[in-house]
Amino acid sequence: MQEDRRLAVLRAIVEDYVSTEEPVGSKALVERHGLGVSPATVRNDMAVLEEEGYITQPHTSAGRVPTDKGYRLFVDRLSTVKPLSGAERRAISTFLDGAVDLDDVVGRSVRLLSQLTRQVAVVQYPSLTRSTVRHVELVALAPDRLLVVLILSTGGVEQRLVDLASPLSEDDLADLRSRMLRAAVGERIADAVTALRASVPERDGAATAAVVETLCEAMSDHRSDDRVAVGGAANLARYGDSFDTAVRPLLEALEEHVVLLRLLGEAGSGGLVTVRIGAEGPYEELASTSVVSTGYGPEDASLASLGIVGPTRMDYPGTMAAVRAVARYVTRLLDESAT
Amino acid sequence: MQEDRRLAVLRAIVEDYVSTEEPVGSKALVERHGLGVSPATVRNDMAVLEEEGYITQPHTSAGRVPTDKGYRLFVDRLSTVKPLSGAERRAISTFLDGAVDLDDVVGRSVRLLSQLTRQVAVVQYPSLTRSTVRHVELVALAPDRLLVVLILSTGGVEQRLVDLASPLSEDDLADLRSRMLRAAVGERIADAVTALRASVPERDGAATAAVVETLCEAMSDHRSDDRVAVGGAANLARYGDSFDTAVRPLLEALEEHVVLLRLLGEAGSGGLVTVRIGAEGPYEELASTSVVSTGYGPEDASLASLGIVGPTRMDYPGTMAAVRAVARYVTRLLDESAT
DNA sequence: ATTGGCACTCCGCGCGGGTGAGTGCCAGCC
DNA sequence: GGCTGGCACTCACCCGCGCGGAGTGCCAAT
Repeated sequence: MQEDRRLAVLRAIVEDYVSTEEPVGSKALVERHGLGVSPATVRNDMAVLEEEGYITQPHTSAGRVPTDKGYRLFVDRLSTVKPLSGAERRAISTFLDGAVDLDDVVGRSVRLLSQLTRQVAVVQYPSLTRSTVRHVELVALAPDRLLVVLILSTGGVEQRLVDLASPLSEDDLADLRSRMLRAAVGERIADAVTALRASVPERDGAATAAVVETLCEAMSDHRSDDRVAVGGAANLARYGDSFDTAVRPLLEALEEHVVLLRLLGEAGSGGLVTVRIGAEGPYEELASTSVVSTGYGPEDASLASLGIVGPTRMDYPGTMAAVRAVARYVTRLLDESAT
Repeated sequence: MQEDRRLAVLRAIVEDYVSTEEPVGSKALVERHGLGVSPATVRNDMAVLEEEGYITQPHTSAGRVPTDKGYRLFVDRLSTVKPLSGAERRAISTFLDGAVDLDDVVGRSVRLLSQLTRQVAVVQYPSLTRSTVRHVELVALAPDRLLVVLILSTGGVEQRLVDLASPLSEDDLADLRSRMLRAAVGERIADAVTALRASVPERDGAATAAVVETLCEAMSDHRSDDRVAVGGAANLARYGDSFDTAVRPLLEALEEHVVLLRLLGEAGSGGLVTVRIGAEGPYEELASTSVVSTGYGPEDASLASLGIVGPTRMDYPGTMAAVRAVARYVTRLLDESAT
């Protein structure tokens, strides 16, 4: 079946090109991979593959290079999952197990991911929709000045200053505090917001309303936390060629966290790893970079994304395996710490 | 006086080389700067300057380029302070005034600084030795599990989980809380630590000791907060040449925050801006980069450093002015918010 | 359908001469 | 003594050239 062999040829081209970084020719191809045919046959296949848009030659009569479309086919149908080595698995657990809080988990993940893949890693902080309110505290700094502290089950803390129009007495304060605790503690953020708003009777003064409002605001802020962590920018140095077309725009993108979030995109949940190749992404300037990402976080809702950004010419199977493994491990960590 | 003219020539060489990025020759020098002498005279001066080690020629019979020593002399004796433009001043205030908390101030500063100087900016988070304890809260999550929350005057929050060997009763807890509040609130961190330790009578159980110890730990952690923020890495793209010798090691350094802290070094306080040129710095790999930094923070103690990292070939007067201006403004901001 | 053979096409590289910017030095001048 | 104009010299850079080689496309043979 020539169709099968053509695909084998494409796979071989992708693999060779990724490892050698040079256009691959028919002769080298039959030598390095055990396809039992002659170079001439491979040349015919390559002609067809080129006509179909899977490969190109940078100059007439040079070797072939995969196109975005070629990589796409490779990723979708030709790549076999490359299991991580034992050392890599061990690295993941030892590296991540020492994490003490959410910031630390994210920080370690991003470093780990960039080292495993030797690419630029991006990890979105989990949006904490699932986190619950652990405690609310009101501290009177002055009769008309309150510090509102919100502590969440994930360990996150938000705090706000409230200047009151009219002072609150100690009793009022204690009352308000206990009402708020009753309404919010143990609830998810979204529920807590509605419960809190409902718990403030109309007759109460503007002061308590302001406090509640501030608290709700703090919750929403925390929820829409769309921060990202970036790591491994030094890996960009390996790009070598194509500085202006590839490295510069990527460096710029890495500082725009909004751009990064859009790059990570709506990540596939579960074990699904999303691969966006070259021009498939939302930014023209990043036409020669690919994004490998996935969602992570507790099962019932995919909370955040993590992934890597690299040249279209990358080791997709290995990268995908690393991204998936890290996402799984982090998810497990978060699940455990939530208990 | 030929000595004066020689220095004028050096200054002209530095200025020209910084702006054109090309070795500068005698003819171009007399044309662009109004030194009223002939190229031949300048050549003689250049020969002397070269002999003294202030300039070199990259190849025989090419123009001259300043050496590190040349830049040093330029910075120390030849550069005149270049005042910021009105637009730049305005940019600083509008950019920084919107900041809401410490994180935001640092984040904005680093972006502002990188845009003003078009270099990579580094801002160290203030170590909060001067900050005082605003509140301490103990939350019983379970009879034998406590959440300890520490809130500081700067708005920083630290929290720790404590697993108790033996459960604490509600009364014990309330007692402990009030004792701790009395001992710590309003104190500086260093004082609070000693006061807290003193406030725990020997007779108390291991449980309370553990709580106090955790709290003290949290304070120390917060104090030795040696985080840094980095921004403007995209400006590295302008390096163009010398990728491997300059950009790669710098990219690597930018991820090692410890390295960055050492680079910023013990910054001159007050209006003093420290300039470290090329090999003067502590890292060999960064021999072709300079660091312009200064301390910032409330007057009585220079709390943290900020600065920029860039090629030795940079606009020192402009950069130094920008660094100083930002440091001043940030200091003022912090002073105000501390009241 | 596959294969060996063959002519062809460019890329990359090393070579050589011409060009020009810049220097060093020297003799003359103030 | 210091400054200046003149002059020969030196390289880096650029351009064109020829060559070798890897790789291709096509064709005839199996």
